[in-house]
Amino acid sequence: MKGNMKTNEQLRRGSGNGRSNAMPPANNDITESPAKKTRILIVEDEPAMVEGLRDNFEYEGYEVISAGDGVAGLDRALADDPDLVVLDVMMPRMSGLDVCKQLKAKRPSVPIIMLTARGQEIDKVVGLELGADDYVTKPFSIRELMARVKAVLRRVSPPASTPEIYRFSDIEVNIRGNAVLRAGAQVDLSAKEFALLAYFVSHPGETLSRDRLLDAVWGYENYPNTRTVDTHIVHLRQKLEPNPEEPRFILTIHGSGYKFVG
Amino acid sequence: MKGNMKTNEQLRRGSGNGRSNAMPPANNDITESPAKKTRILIVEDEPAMVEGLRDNFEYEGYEVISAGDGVAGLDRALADDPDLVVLDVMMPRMSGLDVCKQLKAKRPSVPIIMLTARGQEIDKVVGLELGADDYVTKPFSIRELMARVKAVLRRVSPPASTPEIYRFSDIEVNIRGNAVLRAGAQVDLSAKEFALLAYFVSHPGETLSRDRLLDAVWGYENYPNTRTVDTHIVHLRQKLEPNPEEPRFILTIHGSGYKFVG
DNA sequence: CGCGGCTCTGACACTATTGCCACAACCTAA
DNA sequence: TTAGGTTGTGGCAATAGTGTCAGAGCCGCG
Repeated sequence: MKGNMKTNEQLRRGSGNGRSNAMPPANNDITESPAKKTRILIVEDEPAMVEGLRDNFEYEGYEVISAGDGVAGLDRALADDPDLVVLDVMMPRMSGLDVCKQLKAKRPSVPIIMLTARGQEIDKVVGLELGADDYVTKPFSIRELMARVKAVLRRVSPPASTPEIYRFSDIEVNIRGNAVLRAGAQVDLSAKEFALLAYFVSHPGETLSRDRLLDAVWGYENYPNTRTVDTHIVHLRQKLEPNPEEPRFILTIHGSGYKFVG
Repeated sequence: MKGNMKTNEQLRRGSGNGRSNAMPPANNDITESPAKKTRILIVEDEPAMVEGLRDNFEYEGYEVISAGDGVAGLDRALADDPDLVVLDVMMPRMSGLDVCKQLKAKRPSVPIIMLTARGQEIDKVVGLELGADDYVTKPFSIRELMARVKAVLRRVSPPASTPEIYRFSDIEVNIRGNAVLRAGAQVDLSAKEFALLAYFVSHPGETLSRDRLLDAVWGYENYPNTRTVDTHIVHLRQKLEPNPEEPRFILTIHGSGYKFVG
């Protein structure tokens, strides 16, 4: 049966336009440093299903790789280091359950979402015992799967180890609250400015090349011109430096990049 | 995002493989350490299911007792005084419905969550009419069950850790009472609006992405368009903000989401 | 049934943000 | 000191993200 997705979901994309809810590519988490595209591995033997999922995930800004059976899936998972695996339970060569078990044994940290057919109740529990992070029963709605994927990724990524608030001089950067105070007063930063600042303050004293900043803050997909970095640096300095002409926090390292000093 | 995904979850589980079914972090309530473990009674005839549930509940720190049929379940419930009962509907010797009815007659205060097979919609209603506090349809997600268990327990027991009432400006949000007062006057909010507001006020100062709000307030099953969030935000602002065009409580964080500030 | 509220959705207009460019100012190494 | 690469900046056009609204389903209630 190879679970069919609900039809209305299909429509959403077929119609070309319909970008009504195109969120920024899934990797909009400011907290994490490398804004590299999130890679999803789909292990599923039904090509139509793979294609459907691929379309949807790519539409949401994920990178997708796939494998058509359990053995291949396991190999792929070990070789290509995906950020999350969507794993069908029923597959040729090796059951999703076994793949899950073996994969979790070797890569305990990779999140796995299982696709199970209805009626496989026990499999579900077992699936979770085996280390899967969540599962969805076929036929499922793409939205539900997407929601669970996002939730799992969100749950997995912020390791809570990153300090909540950074302080230097009279400035306070609140990562979770997306807020910056300067001398107690709220400073308005745009999303990019904030992300850039967050990256700086979490790498104090380190000289960061423009390329590295682009990797970390902009991500690999849309890779703007390095001059863009400068522009944003300017804005940050204007908003944060006591004297923007003579920066004290975000220093220029001529020929190398920028360095933040607390 | 991949270097740091070694979560404490993985480390925490001592035994066996990594079972990453820890609850979503949404659950950031300050969990008080109970002197006595919360005791869950599972009444279910399928041993594999019992074991799956037992593992998961124990992993979450609950004490688990079980019974394999309705009669035994009722006895057990009366004898061992559990804090919550998870009750399958379909069982030998005595149906879960009867167990529920009889148990509620004798111990009105013990919370019961029913497990029903899909398609037993009627049973659901009946189950609730019979006095059950909640139900989950099989096949269900462990996580969903866990969430409901926690919700029911929270609802039933003195909440202590989570404030019951939040106040800001001239507004008062009574979580349990499902009521909002503004300048002393009752404000009518729809269910979704209230749930959204409740989530906001319990996460003050934190920037919440639309996805996160959807997870928390809408859940995974029906995952609407992100624009839906905006619509509800609008309604909330209209009902709560002194000047909805210039929000003071529910702020827009352009590119990131919304933030509630008390 | 029909009504009225609640949700969800897809337009649409509007605003904030971003990326990029040109040019000036600046550095550094011969 | 000078030439040649680097960086700072202001402004503009293109985009992405939001606010808003009207209308379609749904559902419960007479």
